[in-house]
Amino acid sequence: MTESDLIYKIASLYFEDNQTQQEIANRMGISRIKVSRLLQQARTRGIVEISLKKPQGNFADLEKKIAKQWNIKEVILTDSGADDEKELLLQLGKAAAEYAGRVIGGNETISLTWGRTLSSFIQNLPGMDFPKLKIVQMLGGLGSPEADVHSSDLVRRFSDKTHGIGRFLSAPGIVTSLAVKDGLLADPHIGETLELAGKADLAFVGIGNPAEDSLLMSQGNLLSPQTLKELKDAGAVGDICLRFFDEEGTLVGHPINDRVIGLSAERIRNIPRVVAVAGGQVKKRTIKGALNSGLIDVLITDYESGRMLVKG
Amino acid sequence: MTESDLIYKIASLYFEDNQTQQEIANRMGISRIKVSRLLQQARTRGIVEISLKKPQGNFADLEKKIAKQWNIKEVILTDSGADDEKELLLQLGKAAAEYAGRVIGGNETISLTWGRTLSSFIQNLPGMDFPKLKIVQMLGGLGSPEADVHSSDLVRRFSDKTHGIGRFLSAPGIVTSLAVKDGLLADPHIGETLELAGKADLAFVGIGNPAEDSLLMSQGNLLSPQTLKELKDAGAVGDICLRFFDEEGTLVGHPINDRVIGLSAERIRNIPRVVAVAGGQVKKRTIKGALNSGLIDVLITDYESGRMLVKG
DNA sequence: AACATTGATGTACAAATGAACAACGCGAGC
DNA sequence: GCTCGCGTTGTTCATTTGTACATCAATGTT
Repeated sequence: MTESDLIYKIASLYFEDNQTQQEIANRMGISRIKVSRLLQQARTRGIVEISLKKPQGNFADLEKKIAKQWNIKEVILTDSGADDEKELLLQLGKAAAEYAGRVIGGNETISLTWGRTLSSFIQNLPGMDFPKLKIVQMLGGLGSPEADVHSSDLVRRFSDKTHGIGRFLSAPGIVTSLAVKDGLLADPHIGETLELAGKADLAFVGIGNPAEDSLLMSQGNLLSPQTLKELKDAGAVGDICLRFFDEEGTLVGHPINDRVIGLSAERIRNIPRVVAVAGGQVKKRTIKGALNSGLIDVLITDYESGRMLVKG
Repeated sequence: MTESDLIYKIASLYFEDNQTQQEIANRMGISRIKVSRLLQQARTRGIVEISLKKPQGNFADLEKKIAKQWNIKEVILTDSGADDEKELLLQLGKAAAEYAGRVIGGNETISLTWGRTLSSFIQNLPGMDFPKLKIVQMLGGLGSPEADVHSSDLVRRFSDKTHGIGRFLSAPGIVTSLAVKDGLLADPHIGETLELAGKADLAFVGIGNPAEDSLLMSQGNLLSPQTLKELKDAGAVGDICLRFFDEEGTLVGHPINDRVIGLSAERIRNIPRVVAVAGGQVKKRTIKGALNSGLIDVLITDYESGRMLVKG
């Protein structure tokens, strides 16, 4: 009986008969630690092989590859084949909602930004009954308050669905000057809400992109064309919570930073689980920048976008 | 993402990336215990499959089957294809020697019976240096003391090879009457040695069979043809340490039991690891009886004998 | 409607496992 | 012949894992 035979014997008892290493050791008359070491050898020698059967239409491998490459917690890719924007938004929203169902336990504090994707997310959120859940607006209001992409609207709908407590940021997202901003931050309500948002366990954020046709530009000139151009000239490819970054993920220095009422990039990074939901319409470079920025921990996007990320 | 997808993802992180369940739990935002349970599901659902690659010419499966069927610790089968008796003895001896090399640590007490198979075993025993090893004769001498199958000779050779301490039983294996036996057992030397033999950690024993051409009959009429016939009539198919059993493993009641100087069946059973080495010439029923008797913990035999055991 | 039952979940605990460490024997090389 | 390093072994300890138990919600039953 060669050593391989012994290893096989032990591997068989361990993996097929589910005996413990100690039991095998007693049976075979060797020490428990030796069994442990022989089992390790069984793997390195290829005597034992563990294979996984991937479920049909599953992107786990690509997801893992992206997650590894950017060292984030997880990537979730939605089914490709969403032809129109609407379908895509629906898929992303559902995926994000499902994810939320998985990670929300009931005692968390959750921060939200704004946008169409998050709106779809909340639309698809299953009903819950978590009275202790806190939902916090991490970015001031943008555009008309009636719009259902408005940050405060999202917070309200989220807390309605979950029966949680909503905390609103009664301030515009972009103000006209640093002085105004400082004034608003001095307001206890606003200051405390932002404080709370920064201490969230979880945040759902969209990824914006600085383009003429973006939501940011359409909703009543939140951003002047001039500012947009400056940002783009500075390399900005996207934003999270109105914190703009370039393709390398470096934050873009621009005076607008002083006019945004919302969580700072640093405090966003401190949130243990920042989930970015974005895809399709957002350019490849936008997502890449977001990944590079280190702002996000989980990325939910569509398969096509995922493919592009690792391709080039 | 279905539940299967999540399970696959987790299984992939666990088995391919060797992450701990806790790490996966943190990453995926679920509890550790849930990861554990999903991994169990991965097995039952067949998402993870563990397969063993059996080394060439390996009887592990049959060995395990026999070991299970008779609930003993281990079975070791030697290569078949031993045409002549000599070759078979050599193979059995080597296998037993290899086994001894595996289980002997150096501080054990080892008991021995006698026979050609054990002689071959000791012949093939690798040299060791275990000064604390104790080798004890568990059965009185049978046949001429010069013969190399004589129990005391085996003990001497074993202790020579291992540099251990030999304990000899200075008495014949079979005496003429119970009175003589009692007299001998009263001898402190003999009594203590048997005592020690019974406390052994390990015993190597042959399996005898009651036949006219057996060693037992050839060595100067140890057993009278009359006694042999009586034993066979009582159903005896074999013996270990001159304790005869029938095919069902039940010990045969016969006056000879009172004339044997050797460890009792009960005390043999108490030895945690009794290794029986026998094959080929011994009949199928003999080995079966030995297995049924509960006297042995490990069986070393040839492949053919092994096959016969499970066949019918 | 009250109640039992099932299934899912987390907690606390015990068992099982792996890793670091030290002791030892062995052989190569000086 | 001696020493140095390599590999092997067992011990101890911390980590990892599975199990038993309690809780709770959801569902069906009387």
